[in-house]
Amino acid sequence: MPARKTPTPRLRRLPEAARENILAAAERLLVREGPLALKLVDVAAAAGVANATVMHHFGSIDGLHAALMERMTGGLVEAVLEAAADAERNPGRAIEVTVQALFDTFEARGAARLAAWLELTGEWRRLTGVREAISQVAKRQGQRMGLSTSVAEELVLVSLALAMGAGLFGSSLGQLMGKPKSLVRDLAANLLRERAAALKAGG
Amino acid sequence: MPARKTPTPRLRRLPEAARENILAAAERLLVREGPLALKLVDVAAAAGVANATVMHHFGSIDGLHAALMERMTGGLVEAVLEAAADAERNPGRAIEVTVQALFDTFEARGAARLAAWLELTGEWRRLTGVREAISQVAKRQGQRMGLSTSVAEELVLVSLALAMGAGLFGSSLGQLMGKPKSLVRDLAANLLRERAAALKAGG
DNA sequence: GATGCTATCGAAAAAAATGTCAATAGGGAG
DNA sequence: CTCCCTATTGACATTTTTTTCGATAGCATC
Repeated sequence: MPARKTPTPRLRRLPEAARENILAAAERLLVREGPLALKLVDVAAAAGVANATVMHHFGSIDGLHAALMERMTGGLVEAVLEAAADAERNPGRAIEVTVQALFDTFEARGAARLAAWLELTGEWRRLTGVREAISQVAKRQGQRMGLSTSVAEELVLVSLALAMGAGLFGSSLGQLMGKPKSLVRDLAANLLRERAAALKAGG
Repeated sequence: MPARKTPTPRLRRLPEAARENILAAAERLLVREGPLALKLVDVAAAAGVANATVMHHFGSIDGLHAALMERMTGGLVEAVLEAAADAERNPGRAIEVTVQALFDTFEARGAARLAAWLELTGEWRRLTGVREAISQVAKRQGQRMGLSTSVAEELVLVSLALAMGAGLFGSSLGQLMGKPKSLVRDLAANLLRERAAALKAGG
């Protein structure tokens, strides 16, 4: 009698849940291991499904990539808008709150890595939502701080660049120099706070 | 009679020149198309040689990657040290010169992209030379500006993070917001100049 | 129960990328 | 001119990664 394989127990999810499960696993992989780890097999393994299942839900590895970018940029925009809203609810410490949230978003969650991936692979097309989010945040913060729209937008832009730089490289830079991982991030946050305070005071 | 292939004319280089040719092509590819474009076949095509030739000179695709990182980080360190030297020869505008050189290095030449690649793929081991370079620059600049070693090092670190962030994302951010490509970079440079000036004045 | 829909799976084909090899040819040394 | 060394190449082999396919199994509905 030929050996019969014991059938694998299957977990059947709703399509949405299945996609979500796979995307979450892919995101963890991307953030932890980098873009080169986004092999179909690895993603499937991390999600605990067969690779054919990934194909079924996303059509191809590129489809998975696209969906992942979408999901992550969506989360990023959401986080930033939320941070801005927080700041408005907390006017006294608005700068603190905003800067803190900005750096959290880009460092702790893999936003900086996502952004780097997008940049390196030239996929900035997907970021139309980001543009609106930036405008919106700049407008609100500008009003709150009594800045002109263009000055506020410039502040936001340079803050983004710094938050991305610190989020992406800060920890490694700190370690490289034998300093605490959080040093660069703290320095960057400080720099931003001072800049914002100076602008508010009337620079 | 079977069709006979006309033999391809061959260009025979010295080993060093051959490696250089291939590495230069690979660097162009990396900067223009991102890390995922660094396929053996594409690199070979870009360099105008057979892929077996690439294998001959670098042993494997990983060998090529390693050599490329080495080459690019070497160039990066060199550029930064040179900039620091420039600044010393030009004490009146030292801050200007240094900031300018820093941003040139990270934006125009693909240093920011290289750094992002290293970060995303977790290859920071290669950067021992970078550590020394940072220390050295911090020391010199600190002396020149009358700062303590640790304050100078912190300034350099946060400058690096900002230069990397601006170099990597600045142009795309600017375009995304419908502003000139150089806006973010200029803003970042300004921020640094002011910070440096404030420290020098006695922060 | 029985039936239909489809998410899931294993296995294997197909495609892509990397690595191997024997033969060729450029170019210097004798 | 002849010999030798090795950079270079085309063609092929191997490995890795993606895609396809038929069969299976949850789950809802009847």
